Amino acid sequence: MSLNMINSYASTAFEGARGNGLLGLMQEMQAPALNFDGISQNRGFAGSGTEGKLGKNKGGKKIRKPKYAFQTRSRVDILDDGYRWRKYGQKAVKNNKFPRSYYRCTHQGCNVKKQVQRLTKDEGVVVTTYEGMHSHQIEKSPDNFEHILSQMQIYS
DNA sequence: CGCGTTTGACCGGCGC
DNA sequence: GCGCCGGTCAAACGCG
Repeated sequence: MSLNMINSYASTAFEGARGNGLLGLMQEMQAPALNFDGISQNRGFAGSGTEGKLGKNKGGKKIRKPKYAFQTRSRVDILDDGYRWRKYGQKAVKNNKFPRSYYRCTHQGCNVKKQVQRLTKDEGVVVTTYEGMHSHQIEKSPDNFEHILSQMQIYS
């Protein structure tokens, strides 16, 4: 996938998002829970994955798995955030005519996962869910990154 | 020639 | 105990 594929605009409905660079936005993303209006068809956002099981852990230790979601408005679901992703699966979702794509960061030792889903209700809405944190640097040049940011128009 | 996508099969969990 | 469901693996193919 080429990085230039990003089309002209993408609007992010993310509260607290400012023109501070997407990096800062990523940091803001660490809020535990995000609120959506239309997305809750799954059994909640506590999913499976990297560390710990969902729900309760024996011993009374509750480990919640960080899972951060973005709702973006874009014509294309390929939203390049600066990392290299390798697709490892694609599954159809119930109540949704569009399939969901599963991606994984290809960097060594980086187990960050990401999944992209499009809403049936609004074709233009794309939900991107990140899981885990990157321990390495972005492969892309930040300049290009900012350019991408400029393409994203924040509205709230 | 290397890497990423594709697609069906497989697996584990949960519900009935 | 069985079947469904969501998620992941893995082989093959295509592209740069």
